[in-house]
Amino acid sequence: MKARTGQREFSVASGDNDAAIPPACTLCGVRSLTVCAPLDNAGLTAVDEIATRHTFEPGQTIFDEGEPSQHLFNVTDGTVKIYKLLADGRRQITGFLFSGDFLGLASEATYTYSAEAVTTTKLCCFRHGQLDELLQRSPQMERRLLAIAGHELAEAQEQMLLLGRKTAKERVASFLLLLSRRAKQTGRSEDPVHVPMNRTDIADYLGLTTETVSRTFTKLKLEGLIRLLPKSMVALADRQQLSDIAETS
Amino acid sequence: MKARTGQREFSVASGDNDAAIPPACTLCGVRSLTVCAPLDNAGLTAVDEIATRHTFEPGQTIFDEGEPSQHLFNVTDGTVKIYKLLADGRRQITGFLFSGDFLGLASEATYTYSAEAVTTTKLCCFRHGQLDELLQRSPQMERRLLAIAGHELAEAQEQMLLLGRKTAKERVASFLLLLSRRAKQTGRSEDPVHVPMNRTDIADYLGLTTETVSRTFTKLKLEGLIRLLPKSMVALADRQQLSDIAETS
DNA sequence: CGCAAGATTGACGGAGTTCAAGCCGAGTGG
DNA sequence: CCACTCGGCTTGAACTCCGTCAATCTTGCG
Repeated sequence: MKARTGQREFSVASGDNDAAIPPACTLCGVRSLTVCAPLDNAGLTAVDEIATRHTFEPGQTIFDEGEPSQHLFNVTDGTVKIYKLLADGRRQITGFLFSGDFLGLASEATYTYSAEAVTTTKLCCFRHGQLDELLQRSPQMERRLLAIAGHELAEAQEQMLLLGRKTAKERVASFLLLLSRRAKQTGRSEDPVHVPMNRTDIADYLGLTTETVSRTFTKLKLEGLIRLLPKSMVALADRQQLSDIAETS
Repeated sequence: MKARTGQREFSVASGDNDAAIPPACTLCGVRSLTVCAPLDNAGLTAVDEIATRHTFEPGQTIFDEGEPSQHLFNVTDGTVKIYKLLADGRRQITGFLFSGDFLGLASEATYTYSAEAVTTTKLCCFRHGQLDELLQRSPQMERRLLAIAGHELAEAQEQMLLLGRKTAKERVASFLLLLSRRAKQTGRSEDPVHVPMNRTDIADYLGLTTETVSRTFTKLKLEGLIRLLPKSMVALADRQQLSDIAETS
């Protein structure tokens, strides 16, 4: 169980393995957002030694529900979706992850959900045991992880409210505002907001069908609340009213 | 921020304050299930010194969303519901908590949801700062808390799948099996299972209306899958088929 | 330019909601 | 001991939002 530093043989699904790490964690653009935020130089070096970087292309599976959960991940670029399936194929996307998000927080022996790249995605990958050891030596990092878990729990509850009690229009408005908020957090455009996922993914996230999502977009457009731009961009023409719709009817 | 041991002035909402702690944590019946599980005697003593016990009657508020989150809790007896509201009164119950469950995991300055006693409930209460200090001295306890958070996250995702993609019948079947599983875990009857919450609470947990919940119970009864007994007990007459229904259509 | 995958739109149907009575059972008081 | 009451549960009937099925349109890309 000791961390053998320098060890780099590694394979996660079939992502590209660029074993050469040119600049190391000190240059990581999303560090301030991640679990690594509280680390000093020594800590970063330790992380750097156990981390490997992988790239996943759109649609590529990162892991599947039920698989042994050998790795944990940090999203350093791109968008990831996590989801659960029913036996007959019905799917619920339980979250979209963006730069800086932590992936794999579960503490079960096997993954309890599947993860797949939405856009080209870069991940920083840790073996479970090695990260555990690091956590034992860095209480701040563990504390940070606990805070992240708390945040995710709060977000999950917000999403339950959406799925259980909001109308289609409220769901779509909430979703667009969420995307905008996350874009801002990660330094991307918050107003003409980029919507990297397709209608099917949005539907499976919001507990709707693609048709309803599409109709709702159209309705919001006709009411002048949003504008659908090329390249999957959406302008939030009336942010205030969108907010009003999102929080309640 | 130092923990002043022995300090006991305390008030959480308006629960009874039985300041005299006769037996202390060593006699706590649910300890093995809680965040206190990994503690040795010294740790238990420390917990005992900062914990106060409170009792809440059915319907009594434990805390409200938006309030400063000064306390964290361990449920030692009874059932608690946590929920979020929309401005127009629509409610989503995001979870029911039973003996041994931890309440208040959020790490925000204010509670992000409300909590209310469903049955007569006993809570073990900690001031935020004091528990934090204890956690800093007990890495195992912090680790345990992280594991608990992970479990809750997995449960939340399961519930999102239910809310977003399951039919009314599947939701009710899932709910009964959940209650049964939790009853078993806490040493209560798992087959004629006690359903302590009313139809409105069940509806707000499952994203349905009371009428639909009632109709679905009736349907399951007519199909011979359950029997509705007096005193809010439900017999799971055909557990296998209930399971089949719960996991998918 | 032409194709294929995704997005939109339309028509229709159904699962679940809404509104409105009844029913049942536990607590209360005569 | 029993009628009364009140809240919660059940049942019925009509409606509605969203899902389903199917056709058309748009867009990105070779």
